[in-house]
Amino acid sequence: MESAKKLFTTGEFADLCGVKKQTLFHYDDIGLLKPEYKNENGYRYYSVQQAEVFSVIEMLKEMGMSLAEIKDFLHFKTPEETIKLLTEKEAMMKKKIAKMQRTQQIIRNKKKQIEEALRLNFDRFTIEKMETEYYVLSENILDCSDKEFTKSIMLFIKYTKREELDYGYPIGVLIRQEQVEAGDYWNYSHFYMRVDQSDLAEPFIRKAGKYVIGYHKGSYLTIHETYKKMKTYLCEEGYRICGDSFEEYVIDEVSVSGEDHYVTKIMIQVEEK
Amino acid sequence: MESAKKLFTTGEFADLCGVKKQTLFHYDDIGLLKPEYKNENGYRYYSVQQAEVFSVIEMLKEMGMSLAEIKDFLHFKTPEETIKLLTEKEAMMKKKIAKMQRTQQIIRNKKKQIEEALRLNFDRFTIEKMETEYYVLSENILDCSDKEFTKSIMLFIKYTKREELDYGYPIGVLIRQEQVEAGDYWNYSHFYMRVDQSDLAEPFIRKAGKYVIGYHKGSYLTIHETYKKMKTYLCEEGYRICGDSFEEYVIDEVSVSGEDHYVTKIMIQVEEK
DNA sequence: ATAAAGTATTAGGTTACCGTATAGTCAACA
DNA sequence: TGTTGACTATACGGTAACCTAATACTTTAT
Repeated sequence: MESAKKLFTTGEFADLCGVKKQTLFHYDDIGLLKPEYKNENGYRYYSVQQAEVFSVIEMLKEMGMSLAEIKDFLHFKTPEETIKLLTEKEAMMKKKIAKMQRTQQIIRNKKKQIEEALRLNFDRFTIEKMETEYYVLSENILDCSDKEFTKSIMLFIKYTKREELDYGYPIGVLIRQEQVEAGDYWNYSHFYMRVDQSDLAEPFIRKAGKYVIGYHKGSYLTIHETYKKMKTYLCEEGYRICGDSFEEYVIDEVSVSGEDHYVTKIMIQVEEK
Repeated sequence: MESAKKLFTTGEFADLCGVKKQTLFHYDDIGLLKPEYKNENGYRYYSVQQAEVFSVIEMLKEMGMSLAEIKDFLHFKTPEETIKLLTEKEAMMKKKIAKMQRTQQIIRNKKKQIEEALRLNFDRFTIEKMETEYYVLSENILDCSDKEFTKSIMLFIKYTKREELDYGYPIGVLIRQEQVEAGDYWNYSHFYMRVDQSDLAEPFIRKAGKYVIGYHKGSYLTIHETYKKMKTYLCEEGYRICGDSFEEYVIDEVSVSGEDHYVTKIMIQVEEK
């Protein structure tokens, strides 16, 4: 094997490890990685074996251990302890990778959403055939007070976080057909979030069928105007509403600044008269 | 959609986002996420939309962006810019996942190595049939000076890092049959590292065949003793050396402290006399 | 012998927060 | 209406894991 007597200066060793000298000074200071040998003038000299140790330190650091924890481990190490720690970290790694893959999925979905929004003609309504989609719903919030509303959305968001149901789809609101017909557009019945079918035992199902799709630009306070136009459009085209309304922000604070640029997508199931 | 007029206090919002209030104070201070509204007494109030923004901030943070960079991005954001950034981050994410999977592989290999070492009987030599293995070699270091030796191992380690060939297998040294026979055990001809066959166009191949396998415990300075015993063993068993010697630390500074506990594995191809 | 290149130490700065102390505010119940 | 208890804000200090810069010394190469 490599000779222990062939040593590296701090600069060489730093280069070898791909870090700055300061990092090595720091590790020396805190006693994490002391040079094999220090001459009478305080010059540090490192061995090749220490490069191996350094790479282990880097690995453990990457896995979220603090330098103090790593130091503790390296101090009390035995082969058995090492295996135990590695087993632990291997499992952690698996979780982390899964989390990153989820984040990747979230990015993809968010991107798709914005790309779709960019391609839109906001001024036109369309009738489209839509496939079945699966949602998770919040508790009922019909006729609730501001306070209950705030609490409900909080619970719902925390629930989707806890259950890891958030894949980057927007939070939507469901407005019952009754409220839509009565023009009571701000009286939501539930919050919802789209999920994959497999994610839930009993998801809420938005039925496949024909939907009228429209986009509202600006504050939710003026959304009644869009609903009004939508109703006129349906009348002209010979359709009638036959289900609840689904509203989602497709462009919100995340990609633009200011309510005036928000875009809300409205989807309502319809049938021919 | 959710009403902008239903606001959260700092505490509620912090709870919703799963962070401490201090974090929100900090984000307010640096202008990263200012509350939608501040009352005359300085009380902060956040909107639901800001929860979405917060989760984007968290995501970008997770992907290694500093708060300053995130602030810049959020300030100049347009849907097009957002897509550009997300595309960038998606690619980065892919790389990161690949890196973590490699780290996972390194952990598995290191674990396997230590586990194997724990099951060993260091005092016995064995003759074993070994499969072909693939190695990457350093430049020739036969008869080189200490300085050249240090430089070579440095280059070799940096090379394996750069080319991402390090999968947690130890660095080994190759000693030519000639040197082994002459008892010149510290005159190595190359460093090597095991790789997967697929990793290299032209890997060095360690031939399949019968190998004598022995373990040396302690400093490399006393390794000649083990070689001597090994030669005696081969004589008794009716074998003779017919290839170079491969040495690897199977237990080193990473899992024990002090040279005395190091274990070196020695493998030499042999044939029956 | 001297200059260039490298090294150590010290002191202060950085980021993204966390903890604690002090003082002010809100909301709800009596 | 007053008071209590839970909440809020600000300020100041501290933390980890470094980085930068300044200064002074050492090594090495010529």
